[in-house]
Amino acid sequence: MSQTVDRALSILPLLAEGPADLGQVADRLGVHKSTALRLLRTLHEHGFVYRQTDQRYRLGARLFALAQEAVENLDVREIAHPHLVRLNEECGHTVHLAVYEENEVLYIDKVESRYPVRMYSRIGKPVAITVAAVAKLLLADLPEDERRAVAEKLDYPTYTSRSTPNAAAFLKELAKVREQGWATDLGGHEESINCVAAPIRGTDGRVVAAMSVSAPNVVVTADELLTLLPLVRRTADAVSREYSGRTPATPEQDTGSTGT
Amino acid sequence: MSQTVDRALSILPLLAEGPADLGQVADRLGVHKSTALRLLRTLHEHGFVYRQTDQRYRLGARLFALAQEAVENLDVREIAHPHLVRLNEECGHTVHLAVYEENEVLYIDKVESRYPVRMYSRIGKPVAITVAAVAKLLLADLPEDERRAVAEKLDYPTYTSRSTPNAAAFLKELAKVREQGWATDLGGHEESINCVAAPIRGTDGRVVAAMSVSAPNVVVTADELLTLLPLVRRTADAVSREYSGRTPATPEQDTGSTGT
DNA sequence: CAGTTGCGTTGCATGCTCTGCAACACTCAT
DNA sequence: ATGAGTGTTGCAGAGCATGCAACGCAACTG
Repeated sequence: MSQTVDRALSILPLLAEGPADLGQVADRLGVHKSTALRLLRTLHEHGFVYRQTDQRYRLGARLFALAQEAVENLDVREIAHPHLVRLNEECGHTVHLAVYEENEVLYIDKVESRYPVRMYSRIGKPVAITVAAVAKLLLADLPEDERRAVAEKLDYPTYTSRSTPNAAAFLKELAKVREQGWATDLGGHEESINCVAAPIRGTDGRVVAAMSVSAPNVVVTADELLTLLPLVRRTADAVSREYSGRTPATPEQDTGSTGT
Repeated sequence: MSQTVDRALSILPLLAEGPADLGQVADRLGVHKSTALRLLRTLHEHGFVYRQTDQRYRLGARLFALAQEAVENLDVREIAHPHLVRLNEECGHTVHLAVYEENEVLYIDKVESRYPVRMYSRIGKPVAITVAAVAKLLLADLPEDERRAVAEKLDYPTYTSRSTPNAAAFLKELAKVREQGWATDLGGHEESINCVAAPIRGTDGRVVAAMSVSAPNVVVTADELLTLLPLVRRTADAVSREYSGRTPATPEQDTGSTGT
């Protein structure tokens, strides 16, 4: 819609592949060197690109700062975080929080047993959308037509023999997940890793996020992990209540409606 | 330099503070709504902003993905090299930079000693992992289970009488290194060569590389070499800061912990 | 229910601002 | 020294962004 901005923004993914000099940037953009220079300068002033000592351009620190701020400003994340920590303390395994956005599912928080807090580096990484338990929950809640559109547009990489093979199988799985209100990934992404997940819902009942517990086979079997399901669901429900109620300082004590 | 791009980029920090609707964005930019709309659309096409269900704009997923890629492409060596050179100029000894990768520790950079007697090492060559100071730092930062797995899998060649004899001794040493934040190798690899090392850490605090100063006994005693420790640590910290994204032009902030 | 207010959206004419060119400055290697 | 390869600057022309005003739409409100 805006040519200049369009070109400027196209520089960033280009630099994400690795440092590049002025000529390379100009070539890949299909513009004159001087044009590329102006764009890079503007990006530089805003800290989005950084000029290293050999004069080549790199992505700048501002990007990290922004990504970090953005992640910290997510309401769900803020509300959910203490719950994730508590869940981690109770079961000891890795706990993830993820949201859906524009055909992607992203981890926005993570608690590992050995790294108590902030592993920002991994947060923000797109999830293996066709197999991850959290992805199933988030996609299963999309409107029917959109869900099908997305499912048909996806690639279905064969991570393992248990990976979702195609759109049909995926849609069937999503229907099941939608029905039962929770999801699993049993070795679909990495052979030895299992995962159970539960949805976090907003006031209108729509799934705004999903949380999961992951553990390798060598620690607990899939069956043992499944015994954690009630705990995961209770935690997710607690987050849902707090998120819907908007009562950050007033923990609600009411109903233990663990649902079906 | 480029007005349009300048305005578009100004939107991002603005959205980092929290979601905003079209009117707010236009106001804060000082432009007409329609102008803000075009800019936001362009940002949206590139995935830098996301439109939530209430039509307000948020920072988008692409930012996270970019930040993620940028982190992975950060070239430690490129950033560290000038620091290594300076360190070498100040102390005169051989300076190494090493990273851990797939059960191996590799030298990825080296600045030769100015003294005639040099130790043998080669960039890209695996380090004597059970004794080298840099290896201790890199392994000490691994997750506990992985650390133990690696330690148990290793061979413990007796290079000298002071070489690490077995996995138990190695793990004990790693614990100590992890605790104190630096490491030494006093004649563990070659009888007459000593070595002090300090870690380089990324934004998340994990050790991404380690650097060391090595010198033979005939030039300086082990005790003399140890007096260089503060200098090595300061240098490593400087690299960590720059690697983490702080601009190198930033006015110096006193670490205060400088002995001599 | 009609009127009203507030929002996002669209087409269009104006002219600002971005563009490509060409010449210059600079470093490095021959 | 001379050349090739960079990054940089000034300039004129026009492409493209801009603001305006009108429209569609939803949510309030009397």
